[in-house]
Amino acid sequence: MGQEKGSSPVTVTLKDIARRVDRSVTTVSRALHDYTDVNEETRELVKRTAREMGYMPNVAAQRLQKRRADTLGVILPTFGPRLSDPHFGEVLAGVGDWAARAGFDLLISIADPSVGELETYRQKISGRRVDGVLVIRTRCYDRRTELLLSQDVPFVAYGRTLKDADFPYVDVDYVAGMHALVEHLSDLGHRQIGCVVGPHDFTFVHYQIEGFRQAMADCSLLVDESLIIEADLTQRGGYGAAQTLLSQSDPPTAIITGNDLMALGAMSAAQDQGLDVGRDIAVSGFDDIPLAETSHPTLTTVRLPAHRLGELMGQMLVALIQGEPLPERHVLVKPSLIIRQSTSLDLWL
Amino acid sequence: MGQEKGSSPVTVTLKDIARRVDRSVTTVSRALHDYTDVNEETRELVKRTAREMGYMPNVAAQRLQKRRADTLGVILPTFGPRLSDPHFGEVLAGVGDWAARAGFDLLISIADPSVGELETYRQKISGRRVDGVLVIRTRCYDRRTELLLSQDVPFVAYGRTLKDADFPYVDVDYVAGMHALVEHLSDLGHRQIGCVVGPHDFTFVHYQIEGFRQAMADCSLLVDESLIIEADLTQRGGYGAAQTLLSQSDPPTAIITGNDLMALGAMSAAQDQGLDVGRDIAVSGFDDIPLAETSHPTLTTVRLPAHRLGELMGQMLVALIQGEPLPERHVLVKPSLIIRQSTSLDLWL
DNA sequence: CTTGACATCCAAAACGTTTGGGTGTATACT
DNA sequence: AGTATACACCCAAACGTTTTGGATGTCAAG
Repeated sequence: MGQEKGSSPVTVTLKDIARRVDRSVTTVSRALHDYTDVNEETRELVKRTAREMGYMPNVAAQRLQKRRADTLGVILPTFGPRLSDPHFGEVLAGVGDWAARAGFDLLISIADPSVGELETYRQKISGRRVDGVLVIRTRCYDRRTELLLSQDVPFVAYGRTLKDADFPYVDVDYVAGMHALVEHLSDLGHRQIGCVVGPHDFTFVHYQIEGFRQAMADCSLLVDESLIIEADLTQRGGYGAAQTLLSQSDPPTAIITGNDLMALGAMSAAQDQGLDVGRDIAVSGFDDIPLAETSHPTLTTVRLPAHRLGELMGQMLVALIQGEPLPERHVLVKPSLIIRQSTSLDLWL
Repeated sequence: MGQEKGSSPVTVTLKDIARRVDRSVTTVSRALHDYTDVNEETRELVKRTAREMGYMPNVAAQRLQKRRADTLGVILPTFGPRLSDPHFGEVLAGVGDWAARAGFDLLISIADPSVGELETYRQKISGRRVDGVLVIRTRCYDRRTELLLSQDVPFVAYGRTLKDADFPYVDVDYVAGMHALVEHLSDLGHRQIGCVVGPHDFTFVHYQIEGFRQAMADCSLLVDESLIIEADLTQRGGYGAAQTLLSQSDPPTAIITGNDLMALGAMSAAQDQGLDVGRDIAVSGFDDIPLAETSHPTLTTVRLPAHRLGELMGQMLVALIQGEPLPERHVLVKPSLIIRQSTSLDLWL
C-alpha cells in the first residue's frame, strides 16, 4: 500500500525528463552536462526536474556509448596476497579512496592462478569491464605484465619484474629496508642473523634477499645459507620457519622476516621455546601493519606507507586511462625503519 | 612491429563474427547462447570462429540490454568496518569467491557515512551499477536497510537491526557467544569481569552487551557498570580501554572484548602494566582472526566462520537477485568458544 | 534586403547486445 | 493436392545514453 508504484526501483530516464520539460532528449542531456548551447533557464529547469524525479544516469548505457567502464580492476589470486592480509587491505583501501575521488569504481575479482589467472585478465579487459588494472604483487617473471603490455592495456603494478620491460609501477626499496634492518641488528651485536622470506618467485622477495646479502656483506657479516628459509607469507608460515631456525645446532640470535605476519608467527615460535623476544632473540618484520605496534613485545619493522601506495597507484592508473602523462612512471618508495621492542627490549625499559 | 594492429586492445563484436561466417548477428548471438533454433554445424562454426577471433562480449551492451549489472555491491564506510580489519577482509573474500563462482562481479565503494552514505547507495542502485548490495555492519536503527527496503532493492545484511523489519540477513549469535565466554571465565573463578565493546549503535555490540548481562546474571555474577567500556574497534582502542579498566580502584580480573583486535590491544596494555596475561588477568576476544592463534599468549576467543559467512551472504544475494526463493531468510550462526592461553595459561603448561 | 553571427534547440545515428516475431524451405501427414 | 510441422535463419526493435551535424529564429551590420 502507501507507495503507489513501489515495485522494483523506479527508473527515470532522460526521455522521462524530456517529456516533462517538453524538450528533446538531446537538450536534456546537454543541459545536464553543462553544454553552452542550452539556455540558462532551460538548464536550470532540466536540472531541477532531474533532481526532483530522482534521475540517475544508467551507467551501462553511458559506458556503452562512451566505450569506457570508469572502473579500475584488481585481480587477486586465490592464494598469495589476500584480502585478509592487513597490508593489502590497506593498500586496496587507498586505491579505493582515490578511485572514488576520481569517479571510478573498483572491481575486485578473485582468480585462481592455476586455472586461469590470465584468462580472467583477458575477460575483464576485452569485455571492457575495466579501463585498466592493477597488478598486485609482481613475480620475477610475470606473465601478467607481459600480457597487459602486449595488449596495450593501461595498468600499474605494485612491484617490479626482473626483465626490465618498461611499465609503470610503484614499489618499495626493499634493499634499503633490509640494509637498515641488518645495520640495526649488527649495531646491537648480532652476527648470526636468520632470514625468513616469502616464495622466491615474488620480485619483492628477490629484492629482500638481495638486500639482505648486500647488507650482510657491508656489515662484514657472513651469510649462513641454512639460515635463509622460505615460508608462505602467513603467521603460521613464520611460526614454522622460526621453529626450524631455532632448532638448528647453531641457531640465529636474530630473525628478519619478509613481512609482519610472519614476524608475529616467528615471535610466537620463539616465545613458545621459552625465549624472551627482544632480549634472548631479536625478531623484525616488514610492512608495519597496525598489529606491529600492539604486539607483545612491539615489533621492530620497516614501515611501508600502505594507504599512500594504494592512492598513488590509483592516481597513476586513472591518469594513464585518461591519457594524461605520468609525472613519474616509476615510483620507488624509501621505507623507514621503526625500532621497537622486539629487537631491543633493553632500550625501552 | 610484429603485431599488425597492436594499438589498443582489438575489439571483436558479434557483427565481425557474423560477417566472417556469413550469418546474421542474431544467429551468431543465438549460436553462442546455445539456442535450439540454430543448426548444429552453424553453431560449431560460430563458436570456433568466435574463439579464434578472441571474441569477448561487451558487458556494457549486455547489461544495458538485459537490464542487469551482474554485480554485487559492497559499500564500506570510511570508518567502521575497514578493509584492513582481517575479519572483514575474510568475509569479503568469501563474498568474492561466491560471486566469482556465480559469474558476478564485486564492486566495492568507499563512502563517507556523514557526507553521503545513503547517497552512494542510491547512486549505485538506481544507476543500475549493481543488482543488489550487502550491508556490511548493521546499526541498531539502520537507515540503509530502510532505504533499501523502501526501494525494493535486493540486499542481504551482515547483522540484524532492532526494529524488526523483515529483511534477509546473516548474523552471529552474539548472546550465545557471550554466554560461553562468561561461563568459561566464571568456571575459572573470575567474579570481576570487565567488558570492552564497540560503539553501541552497532547492533552486534548491542547483542554482545545484552549477552554479557544475561550471562553474568545466569552465573550469579554482578555487573559493575563502570567495567563496561566503549572503544572503537581497533587495537589502539582496546589498549586505551584496558588501561582505563586496569587503573580503576578495584580492577577486573578478566576482560572480555568485542573483537580480537581490541583484545590484542588489551593484552598489550595489561602486559605493559607488568601483568602476566592468562595468569594475573584473563583476556578474551571475538572473531578468531588468524592472529589470535599466534599472539602471545594465544587468544581465547569466539570463532566466527568469516569466510563461510561471506560465501553465505554472496549465495543469498545472488539467489535473491535471480528471483529464487531463499531456503532461509535469516541465518543465525552459532559461534564456538576457542579456549587458549590468554584466559587459562595454567591449563597449557 | 541580404548576410552573417549567435543563441537555442533537435533528429538521427551510434555504441553492441538480446529477443519477439517473423520468413522461407523441406518433410510429413491428410 | 493441400495443410501442418519442423527447421534454420533473419529483420528490426529495444535498452539509455552521447554526439554529430544540422535546423530554426533573431538581431545587428552591411
